[in-house]
Amino acid sequence: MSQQRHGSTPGGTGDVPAFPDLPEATIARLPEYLRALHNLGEGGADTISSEGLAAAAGVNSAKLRKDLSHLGSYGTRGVGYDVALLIEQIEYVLGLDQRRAVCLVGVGNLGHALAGYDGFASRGFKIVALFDADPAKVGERIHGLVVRHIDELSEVAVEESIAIGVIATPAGAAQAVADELVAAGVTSILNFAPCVLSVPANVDVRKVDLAIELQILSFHEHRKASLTALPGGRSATGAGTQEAVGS
Amino acid sequence: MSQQRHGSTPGGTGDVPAFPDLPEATIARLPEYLRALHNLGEGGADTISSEGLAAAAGVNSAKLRKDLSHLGSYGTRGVGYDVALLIEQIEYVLGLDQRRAVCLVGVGNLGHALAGYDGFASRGFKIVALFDADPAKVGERIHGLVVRHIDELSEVAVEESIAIGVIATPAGAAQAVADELVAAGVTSILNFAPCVLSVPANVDVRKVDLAIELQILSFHEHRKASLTALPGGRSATGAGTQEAVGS
DNA sequence: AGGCGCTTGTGAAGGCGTGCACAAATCGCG
DNA sequence: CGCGATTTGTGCACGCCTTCACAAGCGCCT
Repeated sequence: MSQQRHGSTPGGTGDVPAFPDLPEATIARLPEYLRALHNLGEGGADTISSEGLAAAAGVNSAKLRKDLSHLGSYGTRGVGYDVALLIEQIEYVLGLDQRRAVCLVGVGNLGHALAGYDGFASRGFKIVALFDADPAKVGERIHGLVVRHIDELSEVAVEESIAIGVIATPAGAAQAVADELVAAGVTSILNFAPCVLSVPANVDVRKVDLAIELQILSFHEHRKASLTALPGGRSATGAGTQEAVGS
Repeated sequence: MSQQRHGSTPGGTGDVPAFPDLPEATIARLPEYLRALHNLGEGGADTISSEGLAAAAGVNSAKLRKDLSHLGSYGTRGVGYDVALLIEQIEYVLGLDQRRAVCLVGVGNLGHALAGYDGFASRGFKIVALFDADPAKVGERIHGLVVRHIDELSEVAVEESIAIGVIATPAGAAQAVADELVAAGVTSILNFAPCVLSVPANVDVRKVDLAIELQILSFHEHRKASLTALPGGRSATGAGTQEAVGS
């Protein structure tokens, strides 16, 4: 209902959208919908129902419909959603229609892998620069990119219009790196270092702590162990229904 | 208030606790508190106020107090929390007092890095086995572990009492690997592959998709760009207050 | 043309999580 | 011994998110 602004967005002549400020929870799920849609599209599907897409994305169908309704009315009742159109819309909302330059700081164990991670490039993100503080690593060539010293960060960031930075340094160096990224004009940071970062209010930080995920799983293991200690005693391997407990 | 079961847990003689089912949001924050506490403890702090610990963990102090109150009353009014006692309590609740064996499937780009990630070992998780389907990788030695073929998974999992598995394979192989992990008795899975997994109800799955995090940041970049297009026009680098926008 | 089945979009209700504000409790000091 | 400063633990209200249930809309078949 209400006013629709249908196919005026991606192919538009550059008008600014003014988002209907999506709920944060919805934003976090859009990439998952997008991935599912790409899979379905490659499978030859032309349209997809909310039920089908929800199953492919691992969520409730009602939740999916409400999420998509926040973007506007891009479905057809009785039919479903046009896969290509929906892909286009979500990519537009997420800002994926424009290539986004990313830099990565910290070419250690994890950073090395991130530099070559296929998932970034396939989703439209291009790592354009690698930095490290260790002189021994500067000059090293990783997946086609030469590691530069971190002192060059500011210069390169401006030159390449880098807005997103990834921190893969030890925790002790992360805050200093974040400060340098901010000073270089970066406004979004993905932090893999296990520490809290202080940044200005206009900078977004998302944190990924691999160890935390394992600790959460550990809790559930502990809980399950304390429960199975009471009733059966045996571990119920290969139980029955299928259910994923996501984030 | 209510009944307290104070220092009866970690040093106890093996009684099963029966958790007061913590809110999921609280569980997800406990590892962060734990990390902050370890930092404070190494800094020589004996006790810490909720205000101080909240700052170190990057959360609101009221939220922290409510979270900790769910574990029981381990603080002293007018003083704060005993750092060592709180560490012990949180580690107990998370089940970190017992070493947890972890296996990792998929020794590609990302898996290679995860195998050597320091953060796992330092938090009490020990990767005891690496698997891959590629015969060319079987036999390779990575950080002191030899890569084994995935067909050996079931045998090794039982032998080493592995309850947690990490999937770092391409998306296409992830579901098959998950099935094999479940069949081998694994009841917690950390999935790095960009796909939805179907598992029995008694198995917990947590998903980490690195590309999704970047896409969420991309949305905020897009939003910020469309906002700054209206008022000032210049990017307000180096604004003022410090604020982190976490997960 | 009309009706029927299917699917979207949404109003409303319920649950969960957050943050405020304050009472209860503890320590230190005079 | 009592008082004030300090800090925890929590009742309460608010807002966000999820879920149900259903009306509105669309296409197809007769």
